[in-house]
Amino acid sequence: MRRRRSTHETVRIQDVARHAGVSPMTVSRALRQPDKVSEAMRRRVEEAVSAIGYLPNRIAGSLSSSRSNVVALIVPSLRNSLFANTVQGISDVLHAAGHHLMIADSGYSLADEEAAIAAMLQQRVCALVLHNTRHTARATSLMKRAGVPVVEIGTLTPDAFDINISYSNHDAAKAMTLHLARLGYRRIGLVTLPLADNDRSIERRAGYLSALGELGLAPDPRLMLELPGGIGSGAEAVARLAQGDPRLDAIFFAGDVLAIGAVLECQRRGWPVPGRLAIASFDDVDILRYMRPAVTSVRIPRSEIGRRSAEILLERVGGRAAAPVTVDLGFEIVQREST
Amino acid sequence: MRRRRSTHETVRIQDVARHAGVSPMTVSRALRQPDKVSEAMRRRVEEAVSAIGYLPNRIAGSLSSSRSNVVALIVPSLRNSLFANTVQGISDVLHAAGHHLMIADSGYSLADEEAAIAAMLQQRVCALVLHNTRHTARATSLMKRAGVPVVEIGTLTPDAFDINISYSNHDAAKAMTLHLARLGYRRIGLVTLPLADNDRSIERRAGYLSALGELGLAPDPRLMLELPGGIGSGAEAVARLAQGDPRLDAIFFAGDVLAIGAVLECQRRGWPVPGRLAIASFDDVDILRYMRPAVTSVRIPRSEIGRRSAEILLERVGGRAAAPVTVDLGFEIVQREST
DNA sequence: CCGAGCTGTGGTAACGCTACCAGACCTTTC
DNA sequence: GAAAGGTCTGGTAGCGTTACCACAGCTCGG
Repeated sequence: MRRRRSTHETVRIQDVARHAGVSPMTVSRALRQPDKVSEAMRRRVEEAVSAIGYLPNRIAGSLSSSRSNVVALIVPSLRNSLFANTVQGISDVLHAAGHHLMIADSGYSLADEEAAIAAMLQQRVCALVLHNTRHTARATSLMKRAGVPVVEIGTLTPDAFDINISYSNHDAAKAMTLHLARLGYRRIGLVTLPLADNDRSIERRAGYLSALGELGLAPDPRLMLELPGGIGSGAEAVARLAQGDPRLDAIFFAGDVLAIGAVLECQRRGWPVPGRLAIASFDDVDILRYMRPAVTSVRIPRSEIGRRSAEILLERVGGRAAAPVTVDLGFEIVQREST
Repeated sequence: MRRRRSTHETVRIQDVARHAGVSPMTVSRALRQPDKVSEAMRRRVEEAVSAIGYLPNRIAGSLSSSRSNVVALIVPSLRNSLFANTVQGISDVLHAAGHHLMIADSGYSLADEEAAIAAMLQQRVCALVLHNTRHTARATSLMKRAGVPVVEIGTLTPDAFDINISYSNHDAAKAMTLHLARLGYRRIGLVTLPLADNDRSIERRAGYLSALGELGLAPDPRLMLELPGGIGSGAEAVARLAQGDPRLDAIFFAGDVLAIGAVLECQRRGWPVPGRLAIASFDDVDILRYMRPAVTSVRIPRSEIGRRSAEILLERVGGRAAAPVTVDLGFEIVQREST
């Protein structure tokens, strides 16, 4: 039977074979395992390939070999530039190994994450990288059944599904809170992103509370705020927290670019930072170092997380050991002028 | 012949068919064209699917139907958050249509872009989105032969390959330069990202020069700088340009976050902005609006570019008209305190 | 100088799905 | 009441590649 849906006639491996006067099998080998064919053959095939402009069909290859060279990455949002470093790290390593990256976002929703996981598994990706560590039951079951390696990178968790490469959001937030206390601040506010479906935010708040407990300070709801990301939110947080408790002496912004907005808001109000209010941030984005005052922050090895994830995945896909792995890449408190 | 490479036995459409007591063809139809089967059949198949946990294999589907639901996107860098909005825009629209996104970066190199294009075409993506408008000869030939729709989104160009959805970098840079002149500035510096392999930077400089010509101002090499992106570069630019020409009264930063660094550097030096030096930026990132002084900028419809690209691609993939298309989504000068 | 052990090549049968056609069954029409 | 048409289902033959085996030709040791 003949069927032709496209007007473009594709060049198949069969065509290369005919042109070179060999079998398709030999062409396939010459391209994928050059050391398995004679030198002369390799050259002959290469010439035929470029003569007729052959581009191997990886769809067919994947189907036949049951091996894919595509890794799926699912992040809460593509807009967030924090993930950008991780994405670049993953991409760099994958690219060097001849693999590719398929990206989807879950929009900070577990239901959407489940849908994305299902979609990616339908594409038969060879591995999954997830930013979340919480998943719906069906998502977990899907992944289990698919049997592909899964890396979770958003935070360290004791209940990792398979491979877990990250840092502890809990410990990082706790460390920063303790750091602020050590500097003498006592009324420390906390601003997080929305907690719903977001294990990182939840962990960070837990870390903050744990630090307060250790310090013998009572948590105060008036000092804790949950706001969507964005610079505007940072400004808003300053207003609301300061009004809620006039003795407020520091705010720890545990997410996104909130702290930037806060510093700018203080400038606008003429409040000296840290004289009137100390400000600390999470995720050491470039600009914090350049601001005036330069902003204290927790530095997360975003890029390294991406690179290591890809490396470990590639090992797994390559058929190496299949034991669960946890890698703690740590964090670092960067003390600057704002605290 | 039996072959089993994975230890995970996959569930095939055949299994669903057996379980539901129908033919594989009917299962296939029930899943993809529910209106082509009876209501009772649809339900029966759905039950079988969830009973045995069937996840369609899109690899096999694509091979069989010669149709892919994956779109490739190639950007210069994944790190740059400017692209993030575009990526999100594309992703949103594709997702709603059941398509997926494969992403690669060219590292600002035409050679790498060519390699990425080849790799994506091997994956038999159904369409290509490129940020560049310049390509190697082989890249162009590859795309021509592949016959898939291609959208270029980096800038408007008269030599678009196929579909071109963007804004004019030339006109935007020219407009901002004229705007600065209209405000009274006469010694206007220009800072761009490296010009090599970067058509956007080249266009922006051309636009700047064109504006100077129209104004009867002579271009001065001491006023033009080419720097890598980053906040640090912005600070460096202030130092170098001011030293090169003490009469410098404005700088147009035609790329990235350079302007932010410049404003912060002026704060550090105690230079009033715009009193001592006016500063204008390209790409209206959130923070510019919140800075003190708020920074004048060119606003580019990044997200809209992504959305429209995806929409037009989907139309094409769906089999609609195949005429080259150009869409100018324009830009906007946002005047603020810094100029 | 013959069989064992390489190396290099080719033939065949999948991989899991869908396009296409055929045909069973039911409704409509004159 | 039979032909014409519609709706629904199934069988067959690929899609373009690769895994597996077979085997030809050659080298080498006893």
